[in-house]
Amino acid sequence: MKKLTSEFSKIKSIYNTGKDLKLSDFLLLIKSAKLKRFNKGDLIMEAGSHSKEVFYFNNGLARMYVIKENGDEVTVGFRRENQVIGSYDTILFERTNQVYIQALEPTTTLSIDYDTIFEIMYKSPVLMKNLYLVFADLLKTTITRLESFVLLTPEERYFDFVKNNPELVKRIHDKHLANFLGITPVSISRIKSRQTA
Amino acid sequence: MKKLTSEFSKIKSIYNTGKDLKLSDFLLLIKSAKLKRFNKGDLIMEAGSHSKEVFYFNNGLARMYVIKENGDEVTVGFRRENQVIGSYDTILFERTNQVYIQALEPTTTLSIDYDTIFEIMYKSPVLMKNLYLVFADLLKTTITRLESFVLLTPEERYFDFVKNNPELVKRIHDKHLANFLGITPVSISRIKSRQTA
DNA sequence: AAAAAAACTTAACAATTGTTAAGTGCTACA
DNA sequence: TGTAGCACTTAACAATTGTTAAGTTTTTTT
Repeated sequence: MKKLTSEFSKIKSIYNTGKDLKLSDFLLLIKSAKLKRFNKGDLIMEAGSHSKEVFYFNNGLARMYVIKENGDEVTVGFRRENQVIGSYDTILFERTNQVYIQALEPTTTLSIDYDTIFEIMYKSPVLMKNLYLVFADLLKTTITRLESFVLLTPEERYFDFVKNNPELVKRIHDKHLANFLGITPVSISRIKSRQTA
Repeated sequence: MKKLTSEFSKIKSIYNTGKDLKLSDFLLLIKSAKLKRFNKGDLIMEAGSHSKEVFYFNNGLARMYVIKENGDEVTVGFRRENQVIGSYDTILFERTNQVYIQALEPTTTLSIDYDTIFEIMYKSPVLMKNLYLVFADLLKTTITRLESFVLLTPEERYFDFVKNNPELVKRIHDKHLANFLGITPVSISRIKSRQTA
């Protein structure tokens, strides 16, 4: 029972549901929740899928990437411990998922199908409000990132990222950071050497 | 009464509320709705404001822009007839608005305070779902725009925009389009001349 | 511990963009 | 109608980035 309670509070914290989640609904969530472990390099999710699985990161780190028509991999985001990830394509756009999620460190996740979450949230305005807040927050992040592309040069974008994510920078490869910032690894190297000079 | 009914259906279409909006709530919305007219060049909203006014464009066209520290204006978006706009800063980020909205054509809007909208939506899960869908849609748009920055070169971004917004391109200045795409007006000129050559 | 693989740096060149400035053309207002 | 202002184009130059490739360092695997 102690374990259940701890899981309950974890679920609550994931979805910011406060005390508006009924125990019966919680049990429904828990019943469908899956604990998964991934090694470094493992794919957590692949393109082509229609899964609406939502992952909560207990620990670890992963990158999201897409593969362009020319075969290039482009990293489009990072997720680390205590963060949540799902496929925008399947959940929001209702189309085939195009994003790969790859563990960059040993990672454990707790996952629940989005439809299950939505079904439960949908019963209560308070829970719907919380789901809405999750999206509002995601929107914030996306707008902020977009602004960095519109307003900053590649070099400024790099320093901005390093300044705002000092701990994350240490855990990821320049290669992945580079195309997350829309530039090449070679260019990152040059930016760094220009700085020290 | 005919006028009220038409306003009612308009409000419904704005917020995709379907038939879940009660007449009493509708009256509350209508009571606070304001019709405004703007001439070309007029500011619809200014930086520094804390207003959570949400504008529906009956007709016309406007651009959103911010002013950078160095004084440069940067166009960050366009809105035209049948579209909705509000301040991300005040509504989402809960901070002072930094975005100017300027009419580029004679424009009429219908506006309602966001808190009023939320108050009414919040009563019903169905309405909350619809509000959530508005955000989901906004998120889609933002993600798509972000992808164009991450995956495309400035030149590709320009042609992509022209292809997807052929009618809008005719109504806006290259100058505004340029910094919306994160490039300079001079560069747009060159891209165009390269194409014809 | 050695070999292989991957990440990072550096260099050279081509291409694009930014910047500044001059010139052309259009629009709007007096 | 003509003048002023604004938008757009073109040109020249500097700076940055992309690309390719070679060399170095680090990490991983055998």
